[in-house]
Amino acid sequence: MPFSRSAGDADGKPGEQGLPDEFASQPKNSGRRFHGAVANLLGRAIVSGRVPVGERLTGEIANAEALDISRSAYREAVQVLAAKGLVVSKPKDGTRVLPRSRWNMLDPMVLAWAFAEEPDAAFVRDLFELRAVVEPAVARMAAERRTEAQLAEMRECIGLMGRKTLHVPEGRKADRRFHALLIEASGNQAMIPLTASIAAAVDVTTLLKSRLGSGTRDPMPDHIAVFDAVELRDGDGAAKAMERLITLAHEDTHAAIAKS
Amino acid sequence: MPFSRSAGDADGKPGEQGLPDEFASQPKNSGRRFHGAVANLLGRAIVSGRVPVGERLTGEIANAEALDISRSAYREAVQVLAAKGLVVSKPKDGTRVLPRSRWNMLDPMVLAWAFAEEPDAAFVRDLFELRAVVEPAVARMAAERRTEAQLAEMRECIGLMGRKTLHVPEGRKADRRFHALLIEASGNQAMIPLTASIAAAVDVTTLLKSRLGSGTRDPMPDHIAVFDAVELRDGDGAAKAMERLITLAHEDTHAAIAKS
DNA sequence: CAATCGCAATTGTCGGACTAATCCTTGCGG
DNA sequence: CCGCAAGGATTAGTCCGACAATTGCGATTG
Repeated sequence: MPFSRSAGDADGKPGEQGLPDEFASQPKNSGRRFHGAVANLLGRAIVSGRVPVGERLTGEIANAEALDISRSAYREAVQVLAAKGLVVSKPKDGTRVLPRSRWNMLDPMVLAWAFAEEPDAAFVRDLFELRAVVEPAVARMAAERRTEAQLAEMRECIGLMGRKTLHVPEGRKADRRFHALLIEASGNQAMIPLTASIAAAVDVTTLLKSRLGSGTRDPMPDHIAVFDAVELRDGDGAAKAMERLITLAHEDTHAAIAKS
Repeated sequence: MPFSRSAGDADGKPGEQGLPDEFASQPKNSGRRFHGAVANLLGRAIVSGRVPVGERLTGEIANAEALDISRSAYREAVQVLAAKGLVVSKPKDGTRVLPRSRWNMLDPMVLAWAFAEEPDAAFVRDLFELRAVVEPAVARMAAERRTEAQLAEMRECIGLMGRKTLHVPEGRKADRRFHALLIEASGNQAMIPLTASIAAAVDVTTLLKSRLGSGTRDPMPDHIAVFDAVELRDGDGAAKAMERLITLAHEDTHAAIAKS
């Protein structure tokens, strides 16, 4: 058994929109919510590759016993994994880990599991490629369709980022919120599920940059440029500024990864 | 109870990559796989809006009884919905339908549920906006990174589409497969989960066009143009051709929606 | 009137038995 | 010797009935 659910596994509870980063805000889930915790455990084990693709997670009774939960709770956990495309269950064959191409890598929980361990450089690159494609267009739409309320909250985020810096959790949270607001303001319902993946990329960048300390460039000017363009309803300007922002973040992030 | 699971609900079994379209290929699942069927039932009821946002799906025992399944199976179905962001369960409060912004609209099953009933024009527009942003970039990457094997399969799809036309299931399948292959060939793991949403948009287009019959333009020339550019490793050409393809599909689709 | 307490509704968990599907072996017949 | 069919064994899927934990809300009390 590559698992174990002794105390202190720190449920993780992603799903909101935050990724582990601020995983401190656990209300008081002192117990009795096992299938979620177990789903996290198994999810991490699979996404990290500790359980190889094609492997059989076989023996519901035995596994549930090993994790010290009932078979029902174990099954509910597996259903969650199946719903996210990580595994599939068939009678007699057991539940097998599906190939990565079937995984829903944009799901908030899957992303959290992917970044729970050391981030994979190739996947980070893919995520930035996605950002580079999507976010400039999102910024353009946001500039053209944003409401005053959305703009006001964006201003607040920018202010917070400037005052708090990205070295403290509140600053990072404001950063994530700013990018999420742009997606909201784009008014495109199909874009909303991409929020989590963009937040993940944002977090990786700030995390690695603050870990390395110096030698990285300041992302604030570009953020401000995006905001200004959105305020002026300048779609082209917002797209261009966002493009610069992402290019810079991408370069710095990979420089940081290379060094570590 | 707005539900019922008498025979003939036709499980639906999405998840592969196909959307309902060819929902005929049900092997022999004559019974005994309830939680999946019930998840489809509830999912459709929620996504279609028959169960309004904020509503309480309360009373696991009663609901399970009404659906004529055990509480365990019902709970597993609800876990699936929760994993896709449709509902959340809390003791004493019941399981409530979350706001649409929390739904994972890119999940294959959620998409299938969204298109199981009459498609919502606003969401179709959002989907095409997403395609317009993502797919030209995907085509560019595919042109630059494709393998020979991928190219060969693309050629096969194009040939099939030409011979079979989009009026028969095989032709539509080839169409979906072609777009999926482009994503695969892009070599970007983060793009793969977008396959289902693109397939959904593709299906809506072909479905509506074939329903209306005449007055729509032929998408084959643009498909061929994309393929030729990918063959020549011409990134710019592939992106441009894909852009034309999507613009045309978008226009024709909305013309068809407006007429119906 | 406000703060606290307790109740009851509802999900979460348990375990243990039975059902259905399916792979694999074994044996039969050609 | 080979093909095919029957049966066994393995594993997920379902069901049942009970108990535990959580928590919103009303009742009670200062």
